[in-house]
Amino acid sequence: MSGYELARLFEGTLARAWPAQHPQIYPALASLEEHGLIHVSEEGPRRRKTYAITEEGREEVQRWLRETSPDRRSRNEAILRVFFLWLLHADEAISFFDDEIVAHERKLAGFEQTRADDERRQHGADTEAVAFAAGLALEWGLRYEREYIEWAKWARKQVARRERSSDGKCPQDENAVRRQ
Amino acid sequence: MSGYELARLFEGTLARAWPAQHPQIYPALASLEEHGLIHVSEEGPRRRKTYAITEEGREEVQRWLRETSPDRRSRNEAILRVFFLWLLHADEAISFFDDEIVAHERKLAGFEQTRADDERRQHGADTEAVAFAAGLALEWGLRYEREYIEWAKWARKQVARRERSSDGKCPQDENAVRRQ
DNA sequence: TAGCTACATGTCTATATTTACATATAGTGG
DNA sequence: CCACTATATGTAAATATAGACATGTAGCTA
Repeated sequence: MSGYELARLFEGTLARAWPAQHPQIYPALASLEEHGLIHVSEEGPRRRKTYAITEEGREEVQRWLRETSPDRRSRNEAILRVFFLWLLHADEAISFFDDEIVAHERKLAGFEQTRADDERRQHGADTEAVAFAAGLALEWGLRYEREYIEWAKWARKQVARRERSSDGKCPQDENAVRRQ
Repeated sequence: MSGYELARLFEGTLARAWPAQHPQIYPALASLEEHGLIHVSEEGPRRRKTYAITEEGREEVQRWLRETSPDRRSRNEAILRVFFLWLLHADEAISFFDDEIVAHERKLAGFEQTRADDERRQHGADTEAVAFAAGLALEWGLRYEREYIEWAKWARKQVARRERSSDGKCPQDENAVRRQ
């Protein structure tokens, strides 16, 4: 693939796993080529360079998979925000969750579209294994988005219920009292 | 809180949302203090400095919550690896998922412990809102881990089924054929 | 053929983050 | 009272990442 194609792949399929943009991709391709892990397999119009993996590159990927364990840390700014939600009024917290629901329903729809496209596509013996692995990752994306939406709806309800039970006394009011 | 306490908080409760370690935390505290968003509220043994948020700091957090939207990009190295799993033998792919299942079951158990501790704890009116918000985030952690484990078990089964149906012909063999 | 859009590739600067290095002390158990 | 552990705070260097800037072309349509 070319840098441009990779950038689009990262924007689409790989977005949930590893977001990377073109200012990272082009230097990375140069460095990989320098180390002999990829090579320019084709040059096209508009200075387009298509890269292909080398045998060493393929071995390096396998070494990475076999000899290192995944970094399981994860970052989720939306969840970080939830820790501070008590600094807002209940109605603001509710609209935070509404925004999350909308955004993730959109992502989910995108993944569902991808899956529908994938199912229609025919694979030869050579790409079938690749498509199979990508399908496993896609399934994770679908489940993640569905679960996130369920959670956000649940959380929204919790906030609304809490607001009703405290009878108009919103988190920030309590906070204002506490500060004195 | 002190830098040390914050580091432990990030290791525990905040780990799923925002992993940060002490070399980031100490300079960040210095910078926040410089900008008047926090101040040293107490000095203790071993050069311990306890910081507290200032009114400006609190306002800045609210501004962040109100005026910016969350960065919803996410990174998951394990899922990235799944895209390349077709480069391994089926039994290696299966043990990848086994490792994932074990690791995430451990994380899930940790979150469940946290929730059990939280439920036992009594909250005054001043910390109740904080605990409520943290509880929403914790619920996300629990759901995430449960869903991840379900997915990993499903994916493991898919790989095992595929291996049986291809009758010993593992992904790498196909690949070896393709390369010629 | 002019203008537009999508294609295509890069650099630069600032910031964020990780890993390794470096230091020191309070409290605890033997 | 000695050794150990957990507490506690930092810095330095390398790498990764984001956002802004910069450039140029192929192909299509009006």
